[in-house]
Amino acid sequence: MRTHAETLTRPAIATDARRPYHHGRLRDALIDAALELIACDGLERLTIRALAERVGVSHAAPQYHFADKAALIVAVATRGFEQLGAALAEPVDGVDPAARLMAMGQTYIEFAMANPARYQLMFATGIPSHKSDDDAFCDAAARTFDQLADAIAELGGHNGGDDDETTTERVHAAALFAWSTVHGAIMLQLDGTFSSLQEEEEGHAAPLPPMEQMMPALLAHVAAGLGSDVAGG
Amino acid sequence: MRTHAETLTRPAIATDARRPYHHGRLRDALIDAALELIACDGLERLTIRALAERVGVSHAAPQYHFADKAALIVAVATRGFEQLGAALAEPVDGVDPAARLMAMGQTYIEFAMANPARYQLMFATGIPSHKSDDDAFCDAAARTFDQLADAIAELGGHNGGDDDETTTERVHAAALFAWSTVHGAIMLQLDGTFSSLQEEEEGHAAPLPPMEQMMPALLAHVAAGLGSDVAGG
DNA sequence: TTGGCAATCTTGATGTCGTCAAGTAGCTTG
DNA sequence: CAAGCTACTTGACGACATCAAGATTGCCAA
Repeated sequence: MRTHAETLTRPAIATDARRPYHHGRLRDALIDAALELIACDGLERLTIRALAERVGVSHAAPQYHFADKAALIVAVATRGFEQLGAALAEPVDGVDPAARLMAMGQTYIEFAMANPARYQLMFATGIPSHKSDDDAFCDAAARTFDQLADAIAELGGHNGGDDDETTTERVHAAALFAWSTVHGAIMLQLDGTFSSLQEEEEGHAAPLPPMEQMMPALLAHVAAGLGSDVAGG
Repeated sequence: MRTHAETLTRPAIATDARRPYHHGRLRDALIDAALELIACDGLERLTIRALAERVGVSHAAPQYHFADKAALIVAVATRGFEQLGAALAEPVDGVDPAARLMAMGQTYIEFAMANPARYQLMFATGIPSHKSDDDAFCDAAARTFDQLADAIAELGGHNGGDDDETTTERVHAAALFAWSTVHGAIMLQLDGTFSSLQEEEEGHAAPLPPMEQMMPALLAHVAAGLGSDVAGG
């Protein structure tokens, strides 16, 4: 392999004339640039041309690596799911399965709130078929879901063998429930709907507190919703 | 008021030369056209120019009624929330509060599945400030939330007076929980994430069933999550 | 009735965007 | 060293949102 250990970041070369004709790792560089760009300027500023300029290539260069903008978005979303999966996999040893699951929920929420544009991109609508047709994306999404399902399966006791079909179905349903609740609350926050509820009429007794303050109660409800089915069997 | 009862639909005049210079109700017509258009062609085809052509005005006419595209989207979303609120308000007499709440959930899900593009538009990201700055949108969204909160408050028994601050907060938290869960599941379905999970590796025991089949279990989890806090007080 | 004004709509232009087509540069293989 | 393929560039096109300036009409005061 060629020795360009510091080329991996391509620090200041960018528009420089010494820039080589062939980039070398343009595909990855575009994904990196997309993550940086949306973190700074938001999702609506994500433009193929802006990415090309940021990486230091012509506006049409990305076309060779991504069929269209939707494909690029799916690739960036895949990277996002991989990062999310890594965050969720961080060890939380020494706690019982229920606390482990709540910690996962906290980590998930923190990931979304720390990277709102990235989260929105991962769950962007308008390209559903592009997602389910992309193997890498399906793998990354499924891995995240499986992490959640595994954590929930642990709640039911670590019975080694009897994860028959019914148990699997119940775990999947419970995981979908937990994911949907947290995801839904995050989306209501990110899309502005929740903020709209806080602008209530003045006559109202208690306006809604910020989402952060409601998250503990939300997770408590999730725990209650899981308890009857998963823990009890 | 001027007598143009059949002008309300503007049936076939559209591009006709006899079309009057002043439309008369262009703003409402644009919103109607937007709802029709996205129902047919999806959200990505929603274009100011397409709306103008459909209504039979020039491409710049909508600018007088909507400052920009985001304002138009918020107006259409407001109409969507009003329709959703009307659907949720349909009487389900003769049933207990719990069944009433489950019926509301069913109605909500059916609304989203029957009008996916409309639902996506109502919860579109990328314009959060436009939403919370728009009074009509805030009203419509708050009304929907209040319908849900009222139905949940009924679960706690129809105690007339003791809805103190703590009770209100609990009801709000419970309503956010219920809404988040259903909304999250719908969004996972609409954005293609859920479909991606169904393309699991072959070695897996039970692939995920379609979302429709999982909805009853989801609502059951919601009911369980509500029970401990709301019913018990 | 009539002049004028403001609300409403049209035409034309601008800049940005995604995408396509054709050409070019530089590895890489023979 | 030549041929060919991959990766990139240049230039162009159509669609889009938005702006600017002009045209049309309803309405109200005189």
